[in-house]
Amino acid sequence: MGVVRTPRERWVEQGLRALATGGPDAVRVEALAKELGVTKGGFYGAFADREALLEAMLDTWERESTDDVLARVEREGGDPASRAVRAGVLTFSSDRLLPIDLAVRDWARRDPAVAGRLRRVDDRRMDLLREAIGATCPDPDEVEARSLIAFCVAIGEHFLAAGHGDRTRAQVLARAAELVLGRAPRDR
Amino acid sequence: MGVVRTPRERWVEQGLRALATGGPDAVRVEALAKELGVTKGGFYGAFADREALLEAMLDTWERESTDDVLARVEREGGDPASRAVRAGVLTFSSDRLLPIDLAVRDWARRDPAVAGRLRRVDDRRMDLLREAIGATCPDPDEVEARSLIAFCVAIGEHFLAAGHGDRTRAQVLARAAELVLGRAPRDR
DNA sequence: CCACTCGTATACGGTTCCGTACACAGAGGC
DNA sequence: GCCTCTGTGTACGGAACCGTATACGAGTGG
Repeated sequence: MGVVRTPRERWVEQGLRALATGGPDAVRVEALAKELGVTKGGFYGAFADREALLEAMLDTWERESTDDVLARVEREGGDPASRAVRAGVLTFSSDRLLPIDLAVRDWARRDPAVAGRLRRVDDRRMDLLREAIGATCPDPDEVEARSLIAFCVAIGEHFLAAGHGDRTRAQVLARAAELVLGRAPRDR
Repeated sequence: MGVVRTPRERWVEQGLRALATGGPDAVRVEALAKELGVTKGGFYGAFADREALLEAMLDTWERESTDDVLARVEREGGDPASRAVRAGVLTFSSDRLLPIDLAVRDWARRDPAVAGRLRRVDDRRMDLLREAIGATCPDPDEVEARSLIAFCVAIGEHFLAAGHGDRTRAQVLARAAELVLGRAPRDR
């Protein structure tokens, strides 16, 4: 077979970059081609149409956000709380994954299929949180409530524009983490 | 002067509807005209261009989200906590304002001018939260942290797809509100 | 060295937009 | 009734895209 010059993967990669910075509407075949330094000529050999690219993008996002992250977390081990924090850091402190995640969240509000994928991803993340918080909190209802709060703060923080006077966002977040997760500020 | 047939306001209204359901990219002059049952002929008499419509839309959103809501809240009175809750209900339980708010939040991630407007709006909302939570919590750092958490939950909840097993989202949120705001579940 | 494969460039038809130009019609004011 | 003002319909030029068709060209396997 001939050498693969612009494989599916590169289109997906560039598509995710466009999604992260401009939302789903910014994922345009001709624009991606220009960014990759080629024309759209070869695109339709790798994908049936634009929709197929969006599907493939969501596939890799879903895998990277769940399997890949969880595999790293499990490999590194630790108690439930530090595993959950590690997973959060891996996805929400990633210059790559975070903007994609936020874009997918907004996308999911309009596209039921995307909402279904996001639901699968979020359910696995919530499991981690339940496990972490459940290790120190006996009341299952409170575990669920605290997990929801923690998740909402991790996400909502990026959609909030308010300032905090003299304090930095990071400082306020550190205090918030103490309140939600339990006692001591574990790390970062 | 002649009777106003399709005034600026109607274009703005329809534009906000499009923004709420499809994001800024869905605000298209010709599409709005079709939805209004006219052609775009008269649009460019009321607005210089599409950008001017977007500005006008943000103007009314900002006014409705702050002045209008706060005016109603102040008129109805009550203690700081119930005023904050009332303001939250007025904006985040509104079929009209909520979807626009969420769309603006995602928009703000890409457009600095929109981010500036959102910052002004969110700052005023945070002031309400600080006042409400400060009434029962003495530590200013904790007040700031709890206010941030409350705001993040109010917003983030709508960007979260996870389920809660047997519980409903409303049940978990009720418990979360108790945890964040203090003790008793005040209302709704 | 000759097919054959596979990504590529180029060209084309169709659609959806934006913004402009211009002529038309109907509701006041006089 | 006449004039003007203003929102409207229609038409046009240009741009950005999608998806298809087709020919080129550089590797690869025989």
